Amino acid sequence: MYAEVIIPLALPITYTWSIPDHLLAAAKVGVRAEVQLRNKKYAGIIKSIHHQKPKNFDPKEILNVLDDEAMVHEKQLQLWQWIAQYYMCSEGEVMQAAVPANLKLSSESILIWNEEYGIDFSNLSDEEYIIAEALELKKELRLNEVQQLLDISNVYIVIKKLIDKKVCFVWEELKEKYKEKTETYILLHPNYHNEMQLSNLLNNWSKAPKQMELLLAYLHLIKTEGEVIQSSLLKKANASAAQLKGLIEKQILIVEKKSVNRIKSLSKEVNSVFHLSPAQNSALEQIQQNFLQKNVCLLHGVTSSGKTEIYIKLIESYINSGKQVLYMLPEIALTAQIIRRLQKHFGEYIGIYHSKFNANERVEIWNKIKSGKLKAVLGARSSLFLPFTNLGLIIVDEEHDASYKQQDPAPRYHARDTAIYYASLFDAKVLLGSATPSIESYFNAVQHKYSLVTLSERYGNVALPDIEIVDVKKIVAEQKGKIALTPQLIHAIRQTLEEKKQVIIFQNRRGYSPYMLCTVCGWIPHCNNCDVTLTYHKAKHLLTCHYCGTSYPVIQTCAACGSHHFIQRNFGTEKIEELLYENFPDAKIARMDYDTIKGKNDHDNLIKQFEQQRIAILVGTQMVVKGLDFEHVNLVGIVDADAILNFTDFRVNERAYQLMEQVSGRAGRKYAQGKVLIQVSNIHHPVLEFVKTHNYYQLFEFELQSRNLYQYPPFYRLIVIVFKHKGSSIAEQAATIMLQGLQLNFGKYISGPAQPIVNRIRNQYLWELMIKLPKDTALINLCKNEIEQQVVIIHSNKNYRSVTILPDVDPM
DNA sequence: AGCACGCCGACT
DNA sequence: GTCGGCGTGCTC
Repeated sequence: MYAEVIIPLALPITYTWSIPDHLLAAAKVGVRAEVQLRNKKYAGIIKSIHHQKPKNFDPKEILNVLDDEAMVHEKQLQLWQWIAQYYMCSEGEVMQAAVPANLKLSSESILIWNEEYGIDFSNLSDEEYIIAEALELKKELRLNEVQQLLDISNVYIVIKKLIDKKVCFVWEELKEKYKEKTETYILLHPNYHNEMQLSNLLNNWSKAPKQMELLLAYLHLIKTEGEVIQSSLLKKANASAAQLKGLIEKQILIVEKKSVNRIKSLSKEVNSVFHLSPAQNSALEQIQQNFLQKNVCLLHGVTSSGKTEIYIKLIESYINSGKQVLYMLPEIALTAQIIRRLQKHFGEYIGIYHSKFNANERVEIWNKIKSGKLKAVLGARSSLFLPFTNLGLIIVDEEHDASYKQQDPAPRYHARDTAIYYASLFDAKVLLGSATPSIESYFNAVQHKYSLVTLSERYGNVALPDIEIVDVKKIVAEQKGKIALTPQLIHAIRQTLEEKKQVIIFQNRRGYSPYMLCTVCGWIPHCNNCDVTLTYHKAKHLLTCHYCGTSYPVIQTCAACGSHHFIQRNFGTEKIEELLYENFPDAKIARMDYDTIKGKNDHDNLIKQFEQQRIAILVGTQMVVKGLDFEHVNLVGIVDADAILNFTDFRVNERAYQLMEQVSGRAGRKYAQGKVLIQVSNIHHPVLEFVKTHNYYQLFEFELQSRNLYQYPPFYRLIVIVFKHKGSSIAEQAATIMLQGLQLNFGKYISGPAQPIVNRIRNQYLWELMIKLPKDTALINLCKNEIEQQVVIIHSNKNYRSVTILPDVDPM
């Protein structure tokens, strides 16, 4: 018998090992198997078991089987396989992302002293001598210990020589990393469970008064809390471990180690019952009706329309019918606020899963989901990989959010699309929720692939905010220069503060000034690596590249003309904060951007302060829009809308609309109609029209029709070839051919070094078509042929990189 | 991912 | 003449 095993490495294919007779019973699909690859051992996962003896090689044997029951079930393996082919990576890479670190083991090399070598070190070099001496002493050395002893980059050569000279040999060790957490409990010895004997003991106590005190503290604790943990007992009694030891030696108390849960669950609150508004109720009914016909439903609900309550009711109904539910949110939106809210309702039925959890905690959630103990999970995109057994519903909240797409390490999956596929394996339902759906989900809804439910009424019937557009061009003419805070905005802020309400000022640029300009010749400092303008940060007094993060000292001398006259251009959040202080010296002002949010609690703290109205004006980048509920914000100012608008790319327009809608959604949520003030010079930009009327669908129709996207759907994964060669006209010809082949009329080209372009494509859904071709017509013909089949095979090595062209396979 | 092999430029 | 950089290829 043979087993195909997935190893958590980026290997292009899966390899096969043979199953020795004594492991035949234990080897099952989904269990972890210890296998040797080259000279390392790995814990891989058995993908399939079959009888066909491989033709071209002689398989090695599986060394061991590590689990009694499957660690991943077949639906997960199916999911991995789908991700691997859809997102063009290996199954090993998917495994890497899917399995908690502590469940995927790889071996550690240990050097073992060869006793027979003796103590003749005369034929060893200095470095070999150091290691041999240490080995003789300690008998065993780990690789990192060798590294420390030698302090050279390549220790393998030394080790290899030591092995050749038979000083030592190597042992590969696989170690289980997950450990149960144990807590030391203190119990009363059975001899004293009887009241009589206990009072006898206490009344006849002679020596060691401190021990008596400790015992009394114990008796008190056991009465009040039911069980006693060693650490809390010692703390409470203010006693030392030695005194406790005394009692244990006298056989009055005993110690017991028990494994405990790392994950503390809040108990369910009794009075968490609430009622839906009529609008929410009808939306819920529509969703349930739609699920009878279509498996995916898009819920478009304006901000503060109460989507979360609908989710809670839905989750409840699925849990009650015995199904599991996954509720996904983008990482950043998993704030304490939402977690608390859900735990209140579901108590220990709901688990949380995201990147801040450590490896052992993840294993515990993993196991609880697998055993079916956990009914619901609230998690970030990686929670898709949890081993659900009976999945009934996946909710993808903030469906449009770009952080559902994993960018950097492979698999570069999109959690929304992957969720739709995963759900289909269980015949489960998917609810996509958003106040600003992505254009592709909207498209799928109007094409009747998904059903659509709209919730356009705010909770409590508060009107949507009033939108005021301020023409910056006019102001510039009046003021003879660009200013960040127009008189209109200042007036509005003053009014809001007088009403004791709060203000959010949005500017999508951090730092003080987005670029410096030489007044003599117009030269602008750029980053040496990235060709991006450098932003001036006043607090740090540095110029920073916002693309790669490199900082430079502030440039005093122009590199082009040698002059020393620079001016700062435009405004970042830091500058706006300063301007606000000047205008409103008495107001409490805070800034929220990448620079002020360093620790992981900073974000939560700032939000809490704003919630409690200890801050009156919050200025920030797009960070201010993510999943927060503020009740007292009545004014939102968008300082520079031009910076997010554009005329050519509808993805940019989509993003601009989303940002403006999300920011303005913060205004006037609960008690009164809010106001949004947008400063812009392109006052006739079409997006503004739709922002004013809050009409998202109209914007999409406008975009889809004016760009003919109904014929050429917006989510084709355009395949792109990027070659290292620099600009050539042949590249453009080839691009044209490819575009014609795909019948696409909206491609555009970018040229430059390959890697940044590949990254850009990945970041933008493979949107534009870019080609850099060597001067080789055969390649162009190759592209042409493959385009006709709509597939271009990936070809990647250090010099040439290409990404494929294939139409987006529908995850359903 | 590792690790070996092989090719080429920089040193005793 | 050798050491070590990294480009390439292989692992059941």
